[in-house]
Amino acid sequence: MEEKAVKVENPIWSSPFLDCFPPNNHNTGLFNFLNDGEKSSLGFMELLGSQDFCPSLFDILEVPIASTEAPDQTQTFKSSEDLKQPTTPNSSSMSSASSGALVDEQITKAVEEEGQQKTKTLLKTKKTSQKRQREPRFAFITKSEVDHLEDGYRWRKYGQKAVKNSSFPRSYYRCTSASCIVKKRVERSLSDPSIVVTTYEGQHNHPSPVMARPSPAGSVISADAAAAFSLPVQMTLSYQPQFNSLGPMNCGYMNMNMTMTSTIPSAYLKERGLYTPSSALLRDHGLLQDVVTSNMKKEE
DNA sequence: CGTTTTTGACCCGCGC
DNA sequence: GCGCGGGTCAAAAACG
Repeated sequence: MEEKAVKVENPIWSSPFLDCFPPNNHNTGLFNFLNDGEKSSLGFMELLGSQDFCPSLFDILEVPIASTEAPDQTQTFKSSEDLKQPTTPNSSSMSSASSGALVDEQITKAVEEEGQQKTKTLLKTKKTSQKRQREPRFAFITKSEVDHLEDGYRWRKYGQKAVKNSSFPRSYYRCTSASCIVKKRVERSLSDPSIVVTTYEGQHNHPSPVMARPSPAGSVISADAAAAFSLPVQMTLSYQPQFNSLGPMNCGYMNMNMTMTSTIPSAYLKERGLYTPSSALLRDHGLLQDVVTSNMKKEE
């Protein structure tokens, strides 16, 4: 594989596109939040597969898109105004060319386009939904120079296809763990090639190989990492975490080239059981930076 | 030598 | 039935 420096600019973890849009939201790139795991058999974190011993930064960062199998899971739709909350207000390494409203506009545009495509697909699949059972899928939009982002799991590429009307191919990956059927698709946005759209399908049935190494602080690192990404609290309070299953990206961390600055209130982390005095120590000692940079080194 | 990537072939569903 | 597009398979190549 070609080795190149990993540089992820302005990660937009708060901006997944919807795998399907309900007919009444005008496809304006609205987020749906699975904030009620009781109504569906699979709650948000179950679908994503978080795990008690190792909450991932995605516990906080990721937002699910509606499952193609269960669009009814959509509980809440945020207005586009909500999308305009700054995702990384303190990030000093944010892409200078595309920050603030511009990024929001790009995201919304990408979400719109993706959503419209998905809607078409959904309409088709609804007709024949009885035939093919699909795993719940989640998509994440990331502004990144690299296609395949490190998420803590090991993936094996099993296919690549040219995307219609796009000069960028779509790559298909499978989790390398035996008996794990999780797949992911990686493609670049039509509207903005600098945006990578990663779609996860299925649930991991094993812990992350990356974070599995014994480390008393391991479960804190990713929590702190999440805090470090300066998430708007609004984006993080709308669902109930369920640390009881495995998932696509739990225990993972991303190789982001960004400033580690936390704006997550410690009270919130406490509430989620993520904040411990040691986490504060970790932050103070820059351990997170070590984790991230070590991973980045691996990629270099 | 085991693992991963590449890539053309193949399968399937859908629209015409 | 045919063509198209999405997704997967699998053999060969590349890699560590």
